[in-house]
Amino acid sequence: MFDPMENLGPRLKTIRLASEKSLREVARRLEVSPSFLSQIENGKSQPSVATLYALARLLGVPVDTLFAPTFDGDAPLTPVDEEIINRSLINHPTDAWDDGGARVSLINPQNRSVLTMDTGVRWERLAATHESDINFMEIIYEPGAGSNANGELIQHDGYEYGYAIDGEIEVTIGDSVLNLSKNQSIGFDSSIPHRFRNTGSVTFRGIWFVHGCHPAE
Amino acid sequence: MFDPMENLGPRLKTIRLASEKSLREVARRLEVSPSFLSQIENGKSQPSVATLYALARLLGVPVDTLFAPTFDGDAPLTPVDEEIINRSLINHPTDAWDDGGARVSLINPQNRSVLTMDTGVRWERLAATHESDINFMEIIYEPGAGSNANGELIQHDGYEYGYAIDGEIEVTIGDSVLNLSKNQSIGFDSSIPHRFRNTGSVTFRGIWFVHGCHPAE
DNA sequence: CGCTGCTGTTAACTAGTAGCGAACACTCTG
DNA sequence: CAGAGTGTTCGCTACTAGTTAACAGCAGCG
Repeated sequence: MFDPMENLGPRLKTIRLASEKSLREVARRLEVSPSFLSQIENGKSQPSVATLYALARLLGVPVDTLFAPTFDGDAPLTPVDEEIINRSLINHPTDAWDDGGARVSLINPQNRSVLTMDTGVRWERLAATHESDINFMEIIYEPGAGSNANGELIQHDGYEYGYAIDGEIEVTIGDSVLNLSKNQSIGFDSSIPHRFRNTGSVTFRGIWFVHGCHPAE
Repeated sequence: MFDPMENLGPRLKTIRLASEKSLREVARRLEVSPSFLSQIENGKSQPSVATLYALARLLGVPVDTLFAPTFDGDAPLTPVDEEIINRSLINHPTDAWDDGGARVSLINPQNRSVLTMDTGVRWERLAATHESDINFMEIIYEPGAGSNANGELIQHDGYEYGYAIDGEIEVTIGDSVLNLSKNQSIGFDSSIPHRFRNTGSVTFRGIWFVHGCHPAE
């Protein structure tokens, strides 16, 4: 039997820290004393349902996230919509609004589905969506990493959009080689052969949006 | 302000009845007295977090379901206000920019098309695209700014995705109010009435993606 | 150096409530 | 009629959710 309470505190703490809020700030907006919040986070006390709900709301996570049984230390969390119990039991109208149900999804950095390649490239999904031809993600290229190990260009259906949050990346599209650096953005037709490579010395992070790429591979 | 507790009891009851379990049976498996369960269902008492979790587990619903704001007894999803529905698609960026026609576009921050509203909101287009139903932009909300001066909700076709680069913004979608803060991301069906408001004290910046919003009906 | 203001943590306390058992009213079956 | 099911209410208590106050640590500032 697994105890839903034992991880609740630490998890709340991780989430709060990830959103860069101070304990006192959260406590104030929650109208709860900072000390009590600390006790909750350290498992020395437990919140009431109302408080827990307000807390989840404030941190922007669905309540279920806080209970998810698969959580070990700092490992990435399995995303909400993939771990939920058999919800098919009931189909309430409310299901449409459920965070897992894909009409609305708000995702915390530590709750993202992550795809890690051995080439120093990571994709983290930024929204659960039921639109199959949409991919909204944060992409991370370590220095030296490239979208394709052997440097080939790739092409696929659809259109691609990107915004550089941090670092710089070399973008090859067709015959042109561009440099996408912090705060710059790009959009291009993905049917043009293209490739990315981090030729710099800092990690590149960008928000990426791929649209119309029919998942075949 | 909406009280998550007031509907919790009745909702639990409806769900239990739907799954054709007797109150005593649930109570027994929950290791709780039937009387207490009855009190919970009638709003005369409130469960602890652990009990609530176990209860949700037993009934096979995600905990969030029990809080979902739009639940009106057995009635179908509460329809949106007529007035809101009737409001035409005002103030949405898709209307604002015309097509660049390029197959590839890389844009510098200082070269972006900018749309400034008097309400402290700015949209900066991040890519010229010939896809008419796509808008890729950086949105900036000054403290106090809202997507709509008078605070109305808007809705339109399509899907919307966002990533918070800096600051925090209050997102109202349907009846839920979420907080999108730094590094969090969101995706939702734009046909649900929604609104953004920067209730904090720092400027909010985010990468936004609106897709499938057919301009100018 | 101390002062101010921030961070999170802990101890001692208390008002409130989570949860209990027992008795209740009701319906259906035999 | 008894008996076994349903859900509900009353009165109680053991416990805990949440409080205030004091704590230690860290950064900036004159």
